Parts: sequence; structure tokens; C-alpha cells
Amino acid sequence: MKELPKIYDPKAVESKIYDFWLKGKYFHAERDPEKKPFTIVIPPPNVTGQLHLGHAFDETIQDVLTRYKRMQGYAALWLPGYDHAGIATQIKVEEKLRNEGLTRFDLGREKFLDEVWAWKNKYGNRIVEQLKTLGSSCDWDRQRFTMDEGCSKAVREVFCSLYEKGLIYKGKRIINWCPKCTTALSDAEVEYEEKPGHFWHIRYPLTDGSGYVTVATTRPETMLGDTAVAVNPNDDRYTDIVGKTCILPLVNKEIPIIADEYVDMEFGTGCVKMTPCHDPNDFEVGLRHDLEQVLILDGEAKIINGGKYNGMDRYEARKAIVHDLEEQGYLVKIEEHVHNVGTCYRCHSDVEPLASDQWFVKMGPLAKEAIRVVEDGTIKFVPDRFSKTYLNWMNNVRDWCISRQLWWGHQIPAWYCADCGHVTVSREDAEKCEKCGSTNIQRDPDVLDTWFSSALWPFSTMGWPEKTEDLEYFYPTDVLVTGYDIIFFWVARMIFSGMEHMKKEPFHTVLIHGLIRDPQGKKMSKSAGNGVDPIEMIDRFGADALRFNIITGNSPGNDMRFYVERCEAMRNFANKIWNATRFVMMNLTIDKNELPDTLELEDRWILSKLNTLAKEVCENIDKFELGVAASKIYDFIWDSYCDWYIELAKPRLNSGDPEANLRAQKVLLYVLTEILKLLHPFMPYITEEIFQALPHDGEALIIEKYPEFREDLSFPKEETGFEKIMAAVRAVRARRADMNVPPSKKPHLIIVSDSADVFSAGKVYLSKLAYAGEVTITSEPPADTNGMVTVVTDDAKMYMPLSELVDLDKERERMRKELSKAEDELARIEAKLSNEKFVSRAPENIVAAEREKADKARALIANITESLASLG
RNA sequence: GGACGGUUAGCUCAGCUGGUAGAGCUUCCGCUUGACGUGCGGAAGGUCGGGGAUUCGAGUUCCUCACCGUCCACCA
Repeated sequence: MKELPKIYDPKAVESKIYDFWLKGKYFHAERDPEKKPFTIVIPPPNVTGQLHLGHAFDETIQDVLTRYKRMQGYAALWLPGYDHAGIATQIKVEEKLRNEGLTRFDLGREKFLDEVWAWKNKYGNRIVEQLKTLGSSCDWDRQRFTMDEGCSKAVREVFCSLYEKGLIYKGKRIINWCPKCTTALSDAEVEYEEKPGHFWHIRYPLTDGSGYVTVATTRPETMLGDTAVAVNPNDDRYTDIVGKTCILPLVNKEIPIIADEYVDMEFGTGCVKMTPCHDPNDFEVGLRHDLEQVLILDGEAKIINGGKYNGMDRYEARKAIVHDLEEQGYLVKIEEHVHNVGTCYRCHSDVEPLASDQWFVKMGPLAKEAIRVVEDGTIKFVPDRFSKTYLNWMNNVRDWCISRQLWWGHQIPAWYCADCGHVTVSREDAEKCEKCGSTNIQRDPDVLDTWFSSALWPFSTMGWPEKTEDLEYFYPTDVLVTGYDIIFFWVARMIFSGMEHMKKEPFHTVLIHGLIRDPQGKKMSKSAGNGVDPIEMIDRFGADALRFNIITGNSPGNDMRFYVERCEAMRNFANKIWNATRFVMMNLTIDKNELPDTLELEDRWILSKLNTLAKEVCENIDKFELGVAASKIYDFIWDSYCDWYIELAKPRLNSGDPEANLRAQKVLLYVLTEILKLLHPFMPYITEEIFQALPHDGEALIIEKYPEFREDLSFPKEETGFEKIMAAVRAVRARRADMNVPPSKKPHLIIVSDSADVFSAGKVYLSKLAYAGEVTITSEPPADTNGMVTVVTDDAKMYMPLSELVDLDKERERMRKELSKAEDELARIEAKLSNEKFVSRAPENIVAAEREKADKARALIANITESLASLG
């Protein structure tokens, strides 16, 4: 048998094993009518991005599920792919250009796009490779990109079909504008941050000189775009000035005073300046009152239409305007004011609300089905609470602004006719106006929101709009795994897109996980410099250790803190398995994995426990409790298999009895192999490596059958029987440790018990594990217990002659302590049992269990009392 | 303003359908026990945030309060 190194070295194994899987095409999912499909589409990472812990988290969960289902015999497809990430990628390339002293406008659209594609080709493979090092079993043959030909076709089809249905329209609305990215954003792309600011109270004189109105604002520069002042129609204070006009200071423009229900009489002065182009509410009021619209900011948030302030940056203008207002006596007061400022989710610049002509998706009709499928349980969120988050958003969803003033992305398929003004929206590139036939047409320069294409991901990746066999077989997908931070961006939009275009939900389960945070609980970010590089973790501890760390440290939907020490602990776990294997292999003479005909007590014990484990693991994975499943495997391997079963096997292996030796080998190998199967989805590399080194039938662990509960390997009686021996061993060990008896000292062990048969069967193990010399099982305590240490469990009294070590006083004290502990326990149980109501109302089995506990406590007390008496 | 999550051993977290608590790391004691010191054996450590209710019985259900956190909405 080949010799394994003493310490497991993931580096020597992982890439080799990954290549082995690739060569075997195990990741490739074939449509197979004999099998049930199981499908996951990857949340496409940014094509030029780098793997961070968030990805590692997300991908590990998906890989565990995929490998599990694959081993269960499903045609398991994990479909990989990447997102073009419009803004993020364009920003990066523009940054690179800026370092060369260029802007995208210097290059022009076409050349700039060449640059981005070059960038994509340069960095696009990095994240693919990183995903592979993690062990991801994606079907790389089906790799997709949101801007590849097929996905682009899907985008085009969806845009046109929604346009034809009247669900996409172009219109002038207040949108969120990022002056740094110089594009419109959707509502979802705005992040609100609480920032300290001011409330400036400004006086607008009435034109007739009869007084003035005072308005308050947090953005004084917007006054340049004021076209009215509004009051509430029911506000008695202002009834006489409604219909009058006032003079807009600094601008010296006459603007009307209007009445509108929108104004809250209780708030501030009850007078509100109306800036229709820079506030959504004012925009609505403006439409109702036919107010003039004055746009005062350009794309970079510099002042336009603002007289002497033109060309100033918005913050510069704010300062200047406040200064001028104060100087000219219009500034009444300044209050400190903390308010929420919208910022761009990409660059975190303050977003400006401004009126702009943009394309929108009409959400009302689409939301209806999207709400229904979650309400009626067609789509389930795990944990369930996120369905509430989702529904709340979907119920209040506003139209989705989908046009972006970028170049990198899917260009909007709309052509404007210079002659008749008609807009031609078309699946094929238009040559002429569909209405007047003019060739004097120009394509809309804008591109679509990145999320517009990711919304189609579950079906665009399978060939839609063509009717493909893949779609037929693999759609709808099964589980969508993602973080709660992109429920609105992505999950919501996939759901309504799936319902609208496929008439079928895109997945039945949405498994939501939390964020990985740093040890202080802070969000990891590049700017904070507190990020941990998963690749470095893989390098230091192995991918299996990283994966196991992530999976076990977490429960569904909750954030987790990342500790490098935990990776270390999991590496140790991998090493533990490695060495258990080393032990098994160095004792192996068989070349076939099969259970022996006869099973000893301890064999039945471990097999029965293994059987229960398989059941529990499957149950927990099925309900997406991956962390629970993984820890159960961990405990079984470390405690049951390594610390107990291997130790138990040693006497048989060394017994000199070839039959006994053989049986032990067989069970050792069998259980180890089952462990590898159970663990494989979580720790794929080391398990496959070991599987290959052990005698095995199948060609690869990755396609072995996942263990499940087997009635014929369930031995509950032997399990409890063996626990008695374990309890005895533990008790002896504890006592010896307490007395500082070294393992080399092996006294005679006399066991007095009613369960003599069990102890007799375990005699050899007692001597080995409890460091005993001779072991005697008897029904009568020794006549002379003088100088003997007594150890007591529920089922046994044990005596060890260790006279030279026995301090009688200490012994007595200890026994009294144990006695009083046992008596307290019994008192508690008896109190419970003497409670009429408990006995009458508690379920029978619970009462019986309590009675049994009481019996045990009584036995223990009797044992201790007896032993105490024998001490004299 | 609304919704949600958290509050359990020194630290980080488990604890599913109610029957007086577990793990990892840390700490302490001991061990060349021929797989593993990335190890073995043992020990210490918790009035499960406060208060109330339901129940024979509540980290576990309900109400309430406090603190921490997240999301959504947003009155200029």
C-alpha cells in the first residue's frame, strides 16, 4: 500500500484533482430523460472582477448543493457565467484611460468599446480561474456572458416585446443622476447615507411689496430652478397670498404662489419652494400647475441656467449662493439638520434628482404575477422572512429606469427619425424610419441597465428566445443562491421576467445568505482595507478548509464574521481525516470494500451511528441547513470515528487473530469510505484524493452514490449498549487524570455491573482505552476494597487498586461531592414526578423518561453510597 | 416613520417542531498512548439582555422594554 505523507498538503492535491474531474467531464450535465434535472444558475460575477469572500460564500453553497444532488443521481447542472457590469467595468477602463491622459470622448464610442473588450479579454479569465481553485463544479462547457451573442439577442427580444406591449416607454421623469458616473440610475441603485447638513431658511419677497414668504431648504442651490412657491390650500395663514407672486432672490424672477395639497402645514413654515426639475414631488406639483421647468445642473452637476453661478460646481454654488443670500439679507436662519443623502452605489457620490428623458419599464402589470408566485408559495424564500422583504418592495415598486448614459452595455434598439420624429424600436438594426421611411435616423446612444440582462439570466443562458432542449429540460431552475443585498436588484427582476417571458417561475427556492464581515463585524471593503483574499486563504489552508469554514460558521440568512483561525481549525480537520486514512491504509491488506459477515458490538455501534448521520445530513441539506449538516459530519469523523472507533479497532488489528483483524479492516474501510461520500460536497478535494487512494469500485467519488439511511444497518440496542462502555471509559479516564496517573500505569480494573454481558463484550477495549491491566467483570464487589479507587457510573461500579496513589480523605471528599450532586439531581426529578399536574398532563414518554432518569440517579446514589461505605 | 435581524461560556457562533444548554478558538492540568502535537486525555467557564404572560414545564411560544445592527420610506 502506498505511503501517504504525514501532513496533508492541499497544494499537492487540489489542482491535480480538479484536472482529474475536468478530464472525466463530471461537471458536464447531460440532458437525460432517465434522470431528474437539478439546476442552479450562478449569480454572474463581474467579468473583470476578482473573487472575494462574498463570492466564495455564494459559490461554496452552490457547489455543495450541486455536488450533493449529482451524487444523488440528478442531472445536476450548475451553469456558470459572467456579467458585463456596465458601470463598474466602464469606470475601470475610463480610469485606465485617464492615467494615459485620455477620456472616452477622445477615443469615440467605437474605439472606446474596443478598449473595454480588450480589458474584458485581459481580466475576464481571472475570476474563472479563481472559481476553479475553490473547487466549483460548474459545467464550464455552458459558460455564458451577459453580452455574448445569445444573451444579447435575449435582451433585444425582451426590450422589443415589452415595448410592443406598452411595458417599456420613454418619458421625462425625475431620475437619480450620478454626476461622477454621468448617468441615470434606478431607484435600487441609490444608497441612502445619513449625513449632517443644514436647513437654510430663505425669505422670498412678495412682488407687491406687502411682505414675504419664508421657505426652507437643504439644497439652497436648487433655488436657481425655483418656478413657484407652494402652500396648502387649507392653510389660513396664506389664503390671501395664493395667486400672488414673489420675487426669487438672486435670480430676480417673478414666480407664482400656488396652493397644493402636497404641502404639509405642520412642517417648517408651511411654504415650500418648488423646483420641478430637481425634486420628484415638486415635479408632480409642477405638472399639476403647469409650472415652468428650469434645469439648473448639467451632467457633471455644474450650474447651468443660473446666471452668474453658471459653471460652478454644485457645492461651490451652494456656498456662493448662501453667501450672497446672507449678504443681501434674504437668509433668515440656518439650522443644523441631519438628513439622508442619496449616493451612487458604485462610486458613492451624492446623487442628484433631476428631470430627464429616460426609458422605463412599467412595473405595475409585471409586479402582479411576481407578487402572486411568492404569495402562493410557488417560489419560496429561505429563510422565509425574506419573502416579506421582497413582497414589501414589489408591492411598492416604481417604474424601473433602465437607460444608462454609458457606452459599455446593450445599446438600446431605438432609432429616432430626424424627419418625422417617430421612434423605431426593432429586433434588427433599423435602416430607415418605420413610419416615414426616412433614412435620416439616429440610434439612441444609451445602453441598458446591467441588471436588465441579468434579469433574463435563468433562461437567456439556456438559449432563449430559441426553444431549446436545454430550456425544456433544465428550466425552471431549482435553487437560486444569493445574498440579501441583491434581492431587489436581481432576484425580484428575475422573477417578474421569468413570469412574463417564460410564463413560468425561474426557480422554486431562493436561498438567501448574509454577508461576510471582518472580525469586528464591519463590512469588508477595498477602501477600508479589511478584506480577506480567499485565494490567499486557499493558498495557506486549502480550498477545503476555506469552504468548510464558511459553511459551518453560518446559519441561513445571517451575516458571519470571518476568522482566519477558523480556517486553521478546518485545515486541522482535513489533516485529521488524512491521518485517519493513513492509519487505515497502513493496516490494510484487503483490496475490496465490503462489510464482514460478522459484526462486533463496536462495529454495530459505529455503523448504526453512521446510518443515523447519513439520515440527518440529508435532512439538513434538504432544508438548506448546510452548516448543521457539516458540523454533524465533523463531529462524527473526529469523535466517533477517530477518537473512538479507530482506537477500538487497534486491539483487533494487533490481536494476532487474522479473522478479527480482517473484520476490523473491513469496517474501518467501509465507514471511512462512507464518510468521504458524506463529506465530499463540503470538502471535495481531500475526499476525492483519499477515495482514489483507497480500494474502491467506482471511478470517482464525485459520482458515487450519496449515502442514505439503511434499515439493515440500524442497531439502536447495540448503540446504547456501547454507550455504557464509553461512559465507563470516560469515568475512569477522568478519575485518573484527576489523580495524575500516567497512561503507562495500568492497574487491575474490577467492574461490578448488572450489564455484565455488555462489559464482557467490551473487555478488551476497556483495558486499552481505560489504561487497565487486567479487567475483571463480576457481579460482586471485591471483599477488600481497601486502597482501591472507586469509579461510578449509572451502570457500573469500578475498582482500581492504586493504593500508593490513594489519598483516602481526598477520595471520601470527592465521593461526597458526587453523592450530593446525584442527590440534587434526584431531588429535582422527584419533585417533578411528585407534581400531580406533571404526571397527569405531560406526555407519557416524557414522564417515563423522567422515571428512568430517577431510577438511574437512585442507582448512582446507591453505587456511591456503597463505595463510600467501603472506604470506611 | 415602517419592517426585519441580533442580544446564549472570555471571544465567535449553533441550539429545528417547548422537557433546565453545545461547538470552535481561548484558559488551566496531564500525556513520546507506534495515524495525527495541525495530536491525545481531562478540567474550568453560562441566573440563555430586563420584566411580564401562557404551560406541569420556556434560550425555545406570546406581550413589553432596553441596547446593537440591517433594510425600506422620507417633509421641502
